[in-house]
Amino acid sequence: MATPATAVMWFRRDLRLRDNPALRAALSAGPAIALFVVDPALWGPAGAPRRAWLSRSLRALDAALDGRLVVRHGDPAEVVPAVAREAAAGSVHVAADFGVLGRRRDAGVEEALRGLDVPLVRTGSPYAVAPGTVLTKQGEPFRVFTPFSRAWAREGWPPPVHAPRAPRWVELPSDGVPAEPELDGMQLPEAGEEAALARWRRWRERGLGAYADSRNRPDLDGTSSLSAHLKYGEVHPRTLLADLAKHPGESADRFRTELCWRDFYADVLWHAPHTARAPLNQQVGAIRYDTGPAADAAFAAWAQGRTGYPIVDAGMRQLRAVGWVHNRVRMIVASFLVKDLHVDWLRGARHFMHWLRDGDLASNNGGWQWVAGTGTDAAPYFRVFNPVTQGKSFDPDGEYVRRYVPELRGVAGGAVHEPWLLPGGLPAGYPERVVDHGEARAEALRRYEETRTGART
DNA sequence: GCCGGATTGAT
DNA sequence: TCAATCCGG
Repeated sequence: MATPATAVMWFRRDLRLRDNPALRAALSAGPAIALFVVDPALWGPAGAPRRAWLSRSLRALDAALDGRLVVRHGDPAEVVPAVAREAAAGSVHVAADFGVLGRRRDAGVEEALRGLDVPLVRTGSPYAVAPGTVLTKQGEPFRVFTPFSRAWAREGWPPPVHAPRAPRWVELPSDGVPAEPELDGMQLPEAGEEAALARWRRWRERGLGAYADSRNRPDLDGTSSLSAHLKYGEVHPRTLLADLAKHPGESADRFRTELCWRDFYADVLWHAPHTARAPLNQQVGAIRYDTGPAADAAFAAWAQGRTGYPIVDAGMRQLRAVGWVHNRVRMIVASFLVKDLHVDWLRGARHFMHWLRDGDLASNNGGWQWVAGTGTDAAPYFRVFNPVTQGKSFDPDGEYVRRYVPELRGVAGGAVHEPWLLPGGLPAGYPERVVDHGEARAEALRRYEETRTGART
């Protein structure tokens, strides 16, 4: 009888050893090679924050594997079959990728492996419920979140899986984990599975109970901050959902809903991959956006956090300082770019993808299109966020603004949200408002009205 | 074809 | 209150 074939576990966005069905499948098939392929097509476009996170997460995974992670550089369609041949593997195991590029890449790898008579085995996905699974009674994809979330909860998800007790690993030469890029002062939290689980444990004990109330407060540690850990699969949402079931209550329901949003936007992108660059709602997407030097200057002011609106500037500076922004503030700054500065949402979405450590195409585009009114909301065009009232409501004492906007640190309390009203005038170095919100809002509503009537005024 | 309902808003 | 569409059962 022949010796059992080895199996390749090809890690991608699932950089963990616990609750990993694909890993379990690989280790059940035979002694396994832990492989990660640094694909120039993904590494190239990623900004420094995500490259740094990936590099650190790979280092953590390699340590958890006692240095047996095999890192190779190149096109997966060439590298994966080469490793399979090198290891005389009988199968290659992955978690299914439902992304726009990932599914095309996997089809290519599958085809190349077919020449070696080696199957690409997909087990599980990065989601509680895989994209394409939840459908309406007519068999169509959902276009509205709430009915999706009900069907999603009915569909349900399996419990976490345990890895085999005594995993057997095969070692191969490795190119080594790619070097971290220069972060230029950006501070990232610790990456990797242990850090993800530690953060979850800590926040579950101290933060989850107040989540229903504090989740909208960027000045507090009110959210889980797990987005980057989820993006790289350092923890699976199924693990979190299983824990949430032990903490019944309104806060757990809210947090479960946020995990559902992640699945929903992945589902939307799966059914409509063109919305990676194009509006889901083409009629609203045809709105007039500003272009040219004035729009470029407005965009630059926004990107640098120098719009003169404190909550907007704090958000944009938080992005550059830590590669992450509280979701309430993401909505505020996105609304400001699209509806106050009249700049195309796609420009803002790309800026976010460059700087976010958790940059995920489906969630990012879903959020931006929602704000722009081109997404999955039904009647959104008249909804324009007021940066002052939003700031006063969700950063009532101004602590969030002062944390990220040093020029305003001398201003006490909520007055920081309207520095133009200060008796002593604008604090030194803080910019004048680039637009008048009232006028900009009226202009946005005029343009949205045009998209409804087809009129040009 | 009818009807309940819609994440996070603003004046 | 506004002003409003269109999803999904």
